[in-house]
Amino acid sequence: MDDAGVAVAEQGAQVVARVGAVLRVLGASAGAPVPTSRVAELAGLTRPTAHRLLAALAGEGLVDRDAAGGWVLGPEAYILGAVAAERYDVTALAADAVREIARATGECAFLSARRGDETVCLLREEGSFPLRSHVLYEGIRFPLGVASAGLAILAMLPDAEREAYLARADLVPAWGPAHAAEPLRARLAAARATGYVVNPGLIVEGSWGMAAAVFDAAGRPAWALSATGVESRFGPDRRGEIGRVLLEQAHAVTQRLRAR
Amino acid sequence: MDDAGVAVAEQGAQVVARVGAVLRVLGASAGAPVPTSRVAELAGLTRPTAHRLLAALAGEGLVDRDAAGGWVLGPEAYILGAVAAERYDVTALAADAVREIARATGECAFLSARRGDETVCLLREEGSFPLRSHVLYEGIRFPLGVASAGLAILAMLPDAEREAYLARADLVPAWGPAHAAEPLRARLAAARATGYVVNPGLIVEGSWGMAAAVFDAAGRPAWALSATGVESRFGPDRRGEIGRVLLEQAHAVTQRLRAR
DNA sequence: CCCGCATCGTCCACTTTGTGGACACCTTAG
DNA sequence: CTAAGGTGTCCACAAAGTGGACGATGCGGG
Repeated sequence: MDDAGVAVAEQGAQVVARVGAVLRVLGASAGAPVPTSRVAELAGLTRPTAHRLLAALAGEGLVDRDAAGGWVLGPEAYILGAVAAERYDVTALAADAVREIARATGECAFLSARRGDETVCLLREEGSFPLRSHVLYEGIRFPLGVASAGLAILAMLPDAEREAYLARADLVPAWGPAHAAEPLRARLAAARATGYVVNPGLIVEGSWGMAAAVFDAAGRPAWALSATGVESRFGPDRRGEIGRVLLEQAHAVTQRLRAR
Repeated sequence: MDDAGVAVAEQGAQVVARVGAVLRVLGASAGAPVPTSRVAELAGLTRPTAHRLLAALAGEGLVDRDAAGGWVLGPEAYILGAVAAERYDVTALAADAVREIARATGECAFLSARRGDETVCLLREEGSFPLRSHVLYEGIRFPLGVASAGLAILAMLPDAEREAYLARADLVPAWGPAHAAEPLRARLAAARATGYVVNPGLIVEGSWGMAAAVFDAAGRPAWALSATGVESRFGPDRRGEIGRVLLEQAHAVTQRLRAR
């Protein structure tokens, strides 16, 4: 998976696409410093190019280096984000829903947002149960259809949009045969039937997840609430209970968004 | 003031500098949509170039357009900022200080951060007094030395750094003769004597401001708390009282930062 | 209703700018 | 002391960005 990009760019500005890829790499590291060569690798660039872009971005304050020379997002990124938050922040409206899911289920709970063909994890709340999955953390990205949040959102998209995505995305090379179009379609259909989705350890063996979609004011699935934990905590009995909690909280957040 | 940039770039990546300028323009608009031609003007670019960059940035999700075609910062900017916030966010530590200043003085209170040769307003809290200054709002930028926050930070910089800035900055064309090096030095010296700075309506006639610097763990002035209002509320008597409140709160925030 | 006037989006020849293979350097590991 | 893996920099090459010019669009006034 050399270019984890959202596949856009087209004509006009190749550099901008590369800058976007670099920034996304740093964003997905959850604030941990990333060495130059790894940025290059993850962004699909040669090392000199990555280095030049990073140095230029550092001049703008969009990235910064820690003492060891690793790259992190910079103060300017924070400032821009603070302004953009007025328009896009949902964590304030969803924070207590995530907390309630963690409390009621004992598992780790998350809020993720759709971003193009990916989902991004925005909030994480630890559950009380001592065995916890650390597959998800703030900033990490998955393609739609991978991880329970992306499954929940994909399931609730209009049929045409969902099929268009399934046609252009090929998840098998990076995520294995369980993410081929057919088994995916089956999982999505099941999700539409119950309202919530179950990811039975498809990313990491034994790490299960469940999610329910949150809808924007236009009725489109734009976020998802999810819970993850070890397989033994997701037996048929508890699945119903966790699903109920997820749906309830997802509905509450959707209502709050509509009221805003 | 065609290029409000922080003056960096140098060799290596001209496009990155331009991207930075474009993003800064949108950040400084406080979330209000900016038309293409105005972005071009403020970023010092030709309109086709600005348009191409904006379109490419939109492809990355870093900018977005509202219904009327104006440009705003996009969802990706918010997401990156949320990750960067873990490292750079101070608003959580300073929010109650800003609130306390607004409460105790009745004026509008602000937190600003230093960003290179500029300050950026991060927090605004309305005061109770009905005549309020709207010169400052979240996202707006001023060069160091302009507006009370930038004066407070500049005053507390090490002598060599302050003089180097005064030597390279020329504030007179954009901000008038009151911002020439000499009167500025006098204001800064007065600020060092009292600990807080007074801006007697130098940006907008009749809009006064006062500020005190907040220091980072290394003892460098990196933020400022300020209050603004109409001239009549800044008589000699009240100046002492407002200055006291500002210093007290600035000290409290500095302590909290050190403890972090 | 029609005609300026102001914005906007797009095209394409020109050339500035970014590119990346190659090299030198530094630190750490064996 | 040498090998290995990381980093920063150079520069010939050409690909990519640039912006003047044009046509489309939308608004307001005559």
